[in-house]
Amino acid sequence: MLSVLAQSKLFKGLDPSILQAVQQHAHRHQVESGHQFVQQGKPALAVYVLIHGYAKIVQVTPDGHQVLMRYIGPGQEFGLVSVLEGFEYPASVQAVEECEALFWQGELLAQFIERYSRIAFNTLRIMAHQNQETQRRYQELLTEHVEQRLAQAILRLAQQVGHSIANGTLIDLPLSREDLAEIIGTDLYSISRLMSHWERDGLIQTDRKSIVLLRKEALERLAAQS
Amino acid sequence: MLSVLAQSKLFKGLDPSILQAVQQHAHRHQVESGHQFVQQGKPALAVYVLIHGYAKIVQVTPDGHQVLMRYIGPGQEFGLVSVLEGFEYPASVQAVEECEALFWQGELLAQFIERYSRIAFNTLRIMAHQNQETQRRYQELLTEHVEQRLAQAILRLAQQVGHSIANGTLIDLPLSREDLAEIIGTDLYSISRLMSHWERDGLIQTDRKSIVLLRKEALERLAAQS
DNA sequence: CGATGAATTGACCGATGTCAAGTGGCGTGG
DNA sequence: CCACGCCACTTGACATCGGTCAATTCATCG
Repeated sequence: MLSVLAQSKLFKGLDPSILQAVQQHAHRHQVESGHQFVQQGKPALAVYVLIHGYAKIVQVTPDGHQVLMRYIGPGQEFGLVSVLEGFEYPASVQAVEECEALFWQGELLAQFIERYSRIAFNTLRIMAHQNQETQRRYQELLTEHVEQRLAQAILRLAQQVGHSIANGTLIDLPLSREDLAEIIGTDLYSISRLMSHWERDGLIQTDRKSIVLLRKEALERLAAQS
Repeated sequence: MLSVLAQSKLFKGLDPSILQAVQQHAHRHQVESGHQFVQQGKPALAVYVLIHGYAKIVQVTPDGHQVLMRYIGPGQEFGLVSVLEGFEYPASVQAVEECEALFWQGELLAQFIERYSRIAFNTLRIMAHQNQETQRRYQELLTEHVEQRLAQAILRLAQQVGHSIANGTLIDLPLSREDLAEIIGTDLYSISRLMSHWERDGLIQTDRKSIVLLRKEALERLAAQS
């Protein structure tokens, strides 16, 4: 568990003794599949680092649309805004399987930041990356069509949470057509059409619990062409 | 000029003596209308605070589309990522009128952050806000139509850079139809249609150099209805 | 083996991007 | 001071992507 922290973006690069100290202040939170760690709109009190399992970060818009921001796995953090006073969680975080996380009060992280500048810069780096990622997706939405966006999304998932297997890359998350629709901002019908098309052409292979990416280059070509 | 810094999001809340020290390390950069402070893709070396004038933050996508992220005015900062090593500027910053800015090497800001935690938290707060803003616009793009998005964009501009005048709010930036199109992600034709419609109905009033918002509530109603 | 929820597929339609032609105003240069 | 040309804007016609609805099939779990 210490080793997960040592690898995490938030706490990596710390002296072992400091890492120890950090870990000693952690609390543990276990959540079963489908349940939430934190809820959008509630005051942001704590920052979390996932130790085990996968979770998804979901926003719902004022008019009721769901937006699936991203999936996170072991070593990844959420709730960073809790270091700042007066913020609310911008999204809910929901376990897609049995999950375990460590968490710290936001104030405590603030103290860490004051004391250990390495943590301050780690935090900044994480936020900067998130910013870039959101902007990239914003641009995609502006300029690319549903087909390209879906291809990109699958490639991104493969890279983030995929495992290499014999004939390709396995993404073993229970991704419904609706989930994919919420990721790229469309409806499940469009997803369905594209997926069965790609499956016929042997680019991918799907069942209810997973996706296998068979011909990566072909998808990349699709994602690229504007 | 010190007072502009004292008001800026990046350096506000500092002891006067520290603010002094910060200012002593600043360099000055003057840029004429239409020219750039920094260029997208170049290594991010310095952070800037605008002292005078207005500038726009623009990204161009891999396939050549322009995206106008936002306008900034006196007291606002850009190039924050330069505190982190190995980043590039994610966007270009272009003056829309004669502009003057102070700037600091990224490494120097990093030292400030280590030494004065107030600056660290200011930086974090700025990044968190930017994130939220980008996500809000992402959602808008997903769920709202061109008409609502344009209404929102104009309201936002009015709030950020508008001046109250007799019959409404004046936005005195040289905003072409194309600029507006790049803000909300559409083409100049759609903008043109909507704008002339609204002008006929007396909601707004435009010429080449400015926009006057006459009936704010009416625009708000348009922006809200989904 | 039935029931329930997910996925598929087809038909339809509307918002919006694209193209083309025309208008108007402003500045420049004669 | 006038005329020309350029550029931003307007307006209409058209094409198309993709969102919506309805009907059907599929698979999974009890």
